[in-house]
Amino acid sequence: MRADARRNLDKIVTAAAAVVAERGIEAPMEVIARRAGVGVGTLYRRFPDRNALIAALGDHYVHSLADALRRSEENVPDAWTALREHLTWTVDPGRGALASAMAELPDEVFLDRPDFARARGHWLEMLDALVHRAQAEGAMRPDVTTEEVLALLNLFACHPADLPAAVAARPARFLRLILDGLQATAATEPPTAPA
Amino acid sequence: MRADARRNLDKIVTAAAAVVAERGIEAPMEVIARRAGVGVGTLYRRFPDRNALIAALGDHYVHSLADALRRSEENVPDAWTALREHLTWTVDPGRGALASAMAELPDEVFLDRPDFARARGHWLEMLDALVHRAQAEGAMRPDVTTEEVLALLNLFACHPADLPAAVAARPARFLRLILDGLQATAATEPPTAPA
DNA sequence: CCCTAAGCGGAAGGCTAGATTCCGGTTGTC
DNA sequence: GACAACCGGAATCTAGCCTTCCGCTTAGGG
Repeated sequence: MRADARRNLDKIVTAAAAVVAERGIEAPMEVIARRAGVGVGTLYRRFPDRNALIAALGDHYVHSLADALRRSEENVPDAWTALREHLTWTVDPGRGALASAMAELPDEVFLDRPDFARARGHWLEMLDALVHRAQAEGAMRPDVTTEEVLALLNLFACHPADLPAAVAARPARFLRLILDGLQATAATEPPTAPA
Repeated sequence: MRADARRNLDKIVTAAAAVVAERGIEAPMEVIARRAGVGVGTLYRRFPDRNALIAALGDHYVHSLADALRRSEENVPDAWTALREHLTWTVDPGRGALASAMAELPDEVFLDRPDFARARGHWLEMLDALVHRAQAEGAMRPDVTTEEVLALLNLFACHPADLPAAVAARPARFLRLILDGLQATAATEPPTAPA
């Protein structure tokens, strides 16, 4: 592969991640190309269709998800805090709707990409384990399932353009509000200080 | 207005409310017409453009919102419970994305419809008062603004199709999870019983 | 330095989905 | 019974994207 071609490939992936984070998984191919400073033709030469591009992105993203989760678990002793830290990472602007993109992924994307599916499954398992641990440690209300936590997370993840402006502006703040409600008791840690 | 015309008008408004609740404010006109058992032509004769239809719906909805809020305040002594009851009403399936529709409303819709704007403002004021009262009563964390409560509510209100399936299936459950986090202390009322 | 194949950009063509118009055929109402 | 008000929905028009294609450019081996 020629040097300039590789350069462009990188630019495309970077741009695609950004655009998908901002506009969701259905962002027009042309917007991505333009953002990468490249013609649509170049984009299509590299990725025969949208799914190929999304899969490339997803592969990337899912791995960093798993890494981030592992990192949180290592740095933070208690499960609840680790969970909160990880979810906050997830919601970071710039990562934006990527999590959503992963959630929305049509099945076709996974066909012929077992590695991707596996990596995603791995992350889900780790998350599930963390939730259970947090509950076992008594830091998290026990009547909430991992699936529900994910659903709550995905609330942030509908098409970015449709998010309430306030939430889009300060996702971490709102995530925090929501997570506070998942604690076993607010007494353990009183709500963030009164204004 | 001929009797059959009036009948159709009613059918259209009813159908539109249902469809908008399900598919959001941008639901195709034809879907609405079909649901009303009417041709598109009839729809357009009655409402020259989408905004006219939405405004009619909004007018309706905003008044029932205000009524519902007033009712909650009357039936329930403490502000926090009243607030929770009202928000739950809002999120009821069948009302679905109507609240969202109201949130997304482009400004044009309000032009030449000062009554509508006023009614909407009135509801917002009542809600704000209720929030302040709940906080004064010590039942709600004081660092949360009414605007934030609305944003949280609107999280349910992005295009219904984009909602995480789990949330769409049990909106009240998720609203409850979120609202629990807004309480002053979980100690006041422990989280819903362990599974 | 030159030649050639790899690369490139973006105009052109095609498609889908939905908005809107229009008019021949119906149906209340007086 | 006559006529104006109403209907339904086919036909038309748009807008927004996807995807292909091809003439021009450029990296990089010889």
